[in-house]
Amino acid sequence: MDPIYKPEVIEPEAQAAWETARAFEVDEDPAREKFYCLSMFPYPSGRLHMGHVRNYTIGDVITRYQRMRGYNVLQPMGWDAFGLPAENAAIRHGVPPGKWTRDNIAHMRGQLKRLGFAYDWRRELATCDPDYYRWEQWFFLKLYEKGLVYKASSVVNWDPVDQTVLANEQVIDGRGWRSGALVERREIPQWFLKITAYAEELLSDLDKLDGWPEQVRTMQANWIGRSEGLELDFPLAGSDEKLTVFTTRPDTLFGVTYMAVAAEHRLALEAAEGNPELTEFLAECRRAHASEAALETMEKRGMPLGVSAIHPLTGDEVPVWVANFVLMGYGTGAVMAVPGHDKRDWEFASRYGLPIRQVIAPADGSPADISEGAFVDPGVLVNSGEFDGLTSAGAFEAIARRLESEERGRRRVNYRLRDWSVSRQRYWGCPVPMIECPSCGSVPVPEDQLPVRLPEDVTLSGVGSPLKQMPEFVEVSCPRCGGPARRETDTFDTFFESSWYYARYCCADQDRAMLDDRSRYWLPVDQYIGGIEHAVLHLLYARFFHKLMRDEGLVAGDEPFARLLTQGMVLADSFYREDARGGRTWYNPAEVEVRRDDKGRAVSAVLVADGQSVELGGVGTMSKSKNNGVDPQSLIDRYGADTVRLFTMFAAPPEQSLEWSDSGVEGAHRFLKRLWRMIHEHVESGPAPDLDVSSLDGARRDLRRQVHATIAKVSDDIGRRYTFNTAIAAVMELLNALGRHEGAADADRALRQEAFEATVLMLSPIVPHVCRTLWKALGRESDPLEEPWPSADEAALEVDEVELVVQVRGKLRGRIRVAADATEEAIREAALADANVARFVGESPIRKVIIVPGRLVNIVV
RNA sequence: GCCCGGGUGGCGGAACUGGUAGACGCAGCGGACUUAAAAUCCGCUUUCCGAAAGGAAGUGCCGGUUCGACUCCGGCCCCGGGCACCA
Repeated sequence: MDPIYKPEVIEPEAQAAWETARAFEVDEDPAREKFYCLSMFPYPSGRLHMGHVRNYTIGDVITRYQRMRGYNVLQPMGWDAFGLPAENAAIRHGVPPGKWTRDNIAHMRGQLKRLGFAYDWRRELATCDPDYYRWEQWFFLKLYEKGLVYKASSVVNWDPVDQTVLANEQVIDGRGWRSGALVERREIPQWFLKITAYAEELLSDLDKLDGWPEQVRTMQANWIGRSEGLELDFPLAGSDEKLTVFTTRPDTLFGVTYMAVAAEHRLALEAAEGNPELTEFLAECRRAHASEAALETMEKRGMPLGVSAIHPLTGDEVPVWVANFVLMGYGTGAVMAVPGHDKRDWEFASRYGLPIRQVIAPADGSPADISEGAFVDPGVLVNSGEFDGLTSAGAFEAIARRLESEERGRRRVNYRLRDWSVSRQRYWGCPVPMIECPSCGSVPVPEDQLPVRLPEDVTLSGVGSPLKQMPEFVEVSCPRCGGPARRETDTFDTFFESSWYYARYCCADQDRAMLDDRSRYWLPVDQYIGGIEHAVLHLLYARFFHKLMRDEGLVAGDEPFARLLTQGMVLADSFYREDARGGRTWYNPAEVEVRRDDKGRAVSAVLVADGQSVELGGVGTMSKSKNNGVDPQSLIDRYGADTVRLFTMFAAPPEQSLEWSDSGVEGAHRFLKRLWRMIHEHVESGPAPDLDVSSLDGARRDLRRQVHATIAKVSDDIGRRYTFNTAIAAVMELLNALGRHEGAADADRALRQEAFEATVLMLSPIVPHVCRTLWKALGRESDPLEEPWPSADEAALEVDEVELVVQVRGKLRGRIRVAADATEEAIREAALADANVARFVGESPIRKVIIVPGRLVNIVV
C-alpha cells in the first residue's frame, strides 16, 4: 500500500474500473426492489458551478447508500439544453446556439465524470435532440385533440427596437437590456395549456406527498390559491351593462365605496376614448414591467372612469376607477373595493380621498379604528342593514343566498393559478407543431410529419426571430386545404422539456413511442433532488405533466416524485464597477479581495488585478449575469474529487442555503490524508486476527461501543435525516477516538480492523474513490459499492453506567454517574449528595424533583 | 407588495420529540518533532469575573408560556428564495 494518499492516481483508477465493469448500468429486474434517484438536470451553461456539485453529490450519496442497502438503483443524467443563454452567446460570439450548447455539454459531461458520479450514462439525453423533443410535439398534439390546448392573448414585455419579446430578467429599470429602449407591455397571441383544469387535483394531491418538505407543499398550495367566494354583478348606472367582480369577502359588501378595474379592462378602454388624460394614464400603465412583483410594488395609482356602478343591495351609486394594481389575469379583472377592511383598498382610498366605511366590528367587542388602517379580520357585521349582527361566516352565507336567489350572484371557486402559456418568441427551443393557414386557421402538423426540426445552421442578430427569416422553414402548404400557409415560429417554454424528462430516462432509447413499459418499473422517482428555487414552477408543471401523461395512458400513478429534497442555494458575494452610462461590469469573486467586518460580512473589496476598489453587489444566488459563480474545477484539480465531495457535504446540511467559502476545503483534505495514514499504519503491522467480542473490556469495549454507535448514527443521518454533515462529523469523532486508542495486542488490532472496515463502508457513498482503494488495502477483494451497508451490533451498544446532569431550578450545578438501571430514588439521592448541588439547594424546601431518564435531574426549590 | 425559508462563537455549523448551548471542522494562539520550513502530532480557544474551584451573562430584538426555551406563542428587525418569458 502506498504510504501517501494520491487522489490523482486512485481517482482515475477507480473511475476506469467502474466504467469497465459497467458498474452503474442498470436494467429492469422485477425480482428486485427498485430505487430511482434523480437530481435535476443542469442547463449546459458551460461549466459546472458549486450548486451543481452540491446537488449531484447529494444525489450520488443517496444513490450509493441505497445501492448498498440492496436496491436496484437507477441514477441517470442529461441536459436541459434549450434556453435563452445559448441565444445570448450566439449573438455575442456569432456561434450557432446548437454548437455552443453541444460543446458545453461535452465539457460538463467530462467534469461530471471527473467527480465520479454513479450515473447510467447509456440513458443520457439532451432536450435539444429531435429524438427527445419530437415526443413532446407529439404529446402537445394529443393534448390539442383533447381540448387541453388553446390560443389566447396575453401580456409580454416588448422591446420596440430589437422587435423582440424580453424575459422579465432582460428588463432592467424598465428598459431592454441590449437596446436600452423603454419596454412596452404588449398583448400577443400565445398557446396555453389548461393547467387550471387540473387545479383541484394538483391541490388535493399535495396531501399524498408526505415525502415532500412541508414548505414546498405550502408554497404550491398558495400558488394554486384556491378561494371560495362570490361572483356578483354591479349594474352600471344609465346602461344595460353590468360590471362583474369576484370577492372572497361578500360579508363586507356594505363597505364598498368604489370599484376598480384593470388598465386592460374593456370599461377602461371605452372610457378612454376621447379622454386624452385617461388615454395617457392607460398608456403609462402599459409601459410598466409585466411581472407581478413589479405591479405589486409600484406606486398604487388610478383615475376615475366617470362611470358609476349600482350597489346590488343598497342601490347606492359607487364610482368606477381604473387602478394600476388590478390584475387583468386574475378573477374578472375588476374588484369591488372595501377600504375599511382591505389594506390595499384602504391605501388607495386614503390617497384619493374616497370614503372609508366600517361594516365589520371585532368579534370580541373591542373597538377598531379604521381611520388608522383597514381592519381585515373577520368579525361581526355593522352598518349592513338587515345583516347587522351576523358573523362574517354567517353573513357570507346569507348574502350569497340572497344574491343567488335574485340571480345577481353566483358562488364560485376561484384559483390564483393561471393557465400555462407555453409559447415563447424565441429561436432556441422546440418548435410548436402548428401551421397557420389563412383559410383554415391553426392546423396541427400531421403526426407523420413529426418531428418539426429546428434548423440549427443559423446566425442570430438579436433583432427578431431568425426562424421568421427562413422561408424553407416558414413556408408550407396547409395540411388541411393544401393552400399556402405559414409554420408557427414560436417555440415551447423550456419548462415543457423539463416536465417529463424524468420519465424519458426510463426508456431513453425508445424511438417508436414517447414512453414504454419500462417506465412502469422505474416510476415514480423515489428521491428527487434539486434547488429550492424550483419549489413552485418546475415542480408544479412536472406534476401537471405526469397527470396529463397518466390520462393518456403513458404512466401509472398520480405523482412523479415520491420524495423530494430541496437543496439550499449556494450563494456568493458579487462585485461590480459602474461606467459613466450606468452600465455595470461584474467581477468574479475569484478576482476580488474582500475585507470583512467582525460579523464576517463583506464591507469593501478591491480588484486584485489593479488594486482599485469595486462595489459590493450583495450576496445572492450564483448567476451568469452577476458573474459570481464559483468554479469547482480548480478545487478538483488541486485536491481531487473526493475532497470536493466531502467538503461540499460537510459544509452545511443540504436544505440550508450556503454562502460559499473555500476555507475548510483544506480540513476535508487533511481528514482523508489522516484516514489514509492511519489505515496504512494499521495494514503495515500485518494481517489482523479475528475479533473475540466476549473478551473486550474497559477502553476496548468503549471503543467498540463507539464504532457501533457511529454506525447507528451515520445510518440514520444518511438514510433518514439527510444530514450528511453530522454523519461526517460522527465519523471524524470515531477516527479521533481510534487515533487516541493505544495498544498493539491482538484484540486491539482486531478491533481496529473492524473499526476501519466500518469507517470505509460508511464513507464510501461520500468519498467512493479513496474508499475503494482503502477497502482493498484492508484485505478485501470487492468494491465497497458491492458490499452491504454495515449494521450496528445492539449488544455492543449496551452501557452499565450513565452520566446525568443535575440542575437546581433549571441551572446546571453538577453531574452524577449512576447505574443504567438505577431507580428514581437512587438517582435523587445521588443528585442531592453532590457537593455543588447541595450548596445551591441549601436549606430551601424541595418542591419537586424532575427526572428525565438517561438525561437529567432538575431539583425545584 | 404577497407567499416560503433563515438568523447560534472570529468563520462553516451541532444541539433530531421542550431537557448539558457551541459536537465536528476552519481560522487563531501555545507546545512537540525538524538545522530550518512544510507536513504531522498534542494542548487551549463564546464573553465577563476569578489563581483555581466556581460564578454571571449569552442562540437577531422586545415580550410571554414552562420546573426548564436555540426549540413553543405574540410583535418587530435583518438576510435569502419565488412571484408565471432566467433555468
